Amino acid sequence: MTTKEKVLNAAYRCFSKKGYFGTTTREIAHSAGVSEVTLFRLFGSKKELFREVLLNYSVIPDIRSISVPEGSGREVLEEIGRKIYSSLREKKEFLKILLSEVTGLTEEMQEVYSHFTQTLEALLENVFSSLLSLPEVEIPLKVKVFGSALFGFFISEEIFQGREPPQHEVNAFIETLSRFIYGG
Amino acid sequence: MTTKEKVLNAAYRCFSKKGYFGTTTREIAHSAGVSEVTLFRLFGSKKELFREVLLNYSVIPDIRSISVPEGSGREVLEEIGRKIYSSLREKKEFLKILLSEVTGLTEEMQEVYSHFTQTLEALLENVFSSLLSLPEVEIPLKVKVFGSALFGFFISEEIFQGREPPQHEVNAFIETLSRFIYGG
DNA sequence: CCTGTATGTAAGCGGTTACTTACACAACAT
DNA sequence: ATGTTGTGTAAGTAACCGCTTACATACAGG
Repeated sequence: MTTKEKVLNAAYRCFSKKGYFGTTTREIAHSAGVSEVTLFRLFGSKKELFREVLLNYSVIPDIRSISVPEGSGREVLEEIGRKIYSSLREKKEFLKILLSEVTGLTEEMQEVYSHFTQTLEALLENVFSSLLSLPEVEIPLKVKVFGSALFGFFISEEIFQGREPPQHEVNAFIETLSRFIYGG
Repeated sequence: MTTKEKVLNAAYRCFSKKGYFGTTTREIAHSAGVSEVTLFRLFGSKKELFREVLLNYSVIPDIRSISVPEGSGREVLEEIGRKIYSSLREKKEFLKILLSEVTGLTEEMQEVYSHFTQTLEALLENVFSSLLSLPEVEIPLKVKVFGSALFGFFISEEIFQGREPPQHEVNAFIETLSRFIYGG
């Protein structure tokens, strides 16, 4: 691991534990095992380091790379749901950082939020339109219900309550949700 | 409005715009039109002021005071959904503060999060059990799906994307969600 | 008129923060 | 051997933060 990667990783952990203003550059440097001077030589400023952390650990590529499995039926929907949820969990620290910056609302952050929402909805639209033979006018609503429920469940359980529900509990939620939306 | 209320209100606005660490006591005092000394005389410390803001502007009492209307059927579910959503919107700044503090996770905040989740789920459990004659084992899952979808939709639209969807859009979402869960 | 209560102004204190400068050292490539 | 590159240490800067002290002022009640 290069020095730059060490610092990025330490910053990722610190920002997710204390937020941007709550984290000091001393802290990051010490946590990375490098000197503070090195940090500034590599990244120029705290803000720039923060930007690079967001780029490096974003959940967006993970969601974008989710492939829609062949087949039709509720199982496909459930599988996508599980994949999305496990992506969110894998990048939980990134999402914590995102949530911790909802105050402030710089255009830069606003763009990250929109990008995230759009990526998630694009994936789901893809799934639903390849899956259902229904009046298409319903698809956007199904997308919103499915995406919102998944996202809301994740935030409520994993972030607000700080627990990681066992797999069968997550699966039960996703199965129920899929059944409601897909029917059957 | 008493001086204390002026300070509380200013602090509420500042914290929701910049988060706890991003807000300075000078800023709050100036925004309230009082001197910084007065702020410290009234609240003792920044942390104590923050606590009082959370108590004073919490959305929890709003949710707790939502009454379950008489009648049965999907309309009741929709009505509850609309009431919850409008409570969330009315206390959007409070929820922003909550989200901005997910990093850190002091026991104090943890308790607020749990309390919020529990209050919401208690209300919904009340609604579902008075509404449906279904196998009760399904109720907790319905509660989670309904609550998560509502909450996720709110965060995604109002907080992440910073928009206030027009009433008919919110209603359409809630109507669809209720139909999926209640059937019919 | 006096006294208590609430607020303001001015000044500052000790600590912290992001960031910089100057210099030394080690590894490595030419 | 020499120069380049990457890192460390030491020291410090200017600004800012939460919070305090000391003192003045305004006003209401008895």
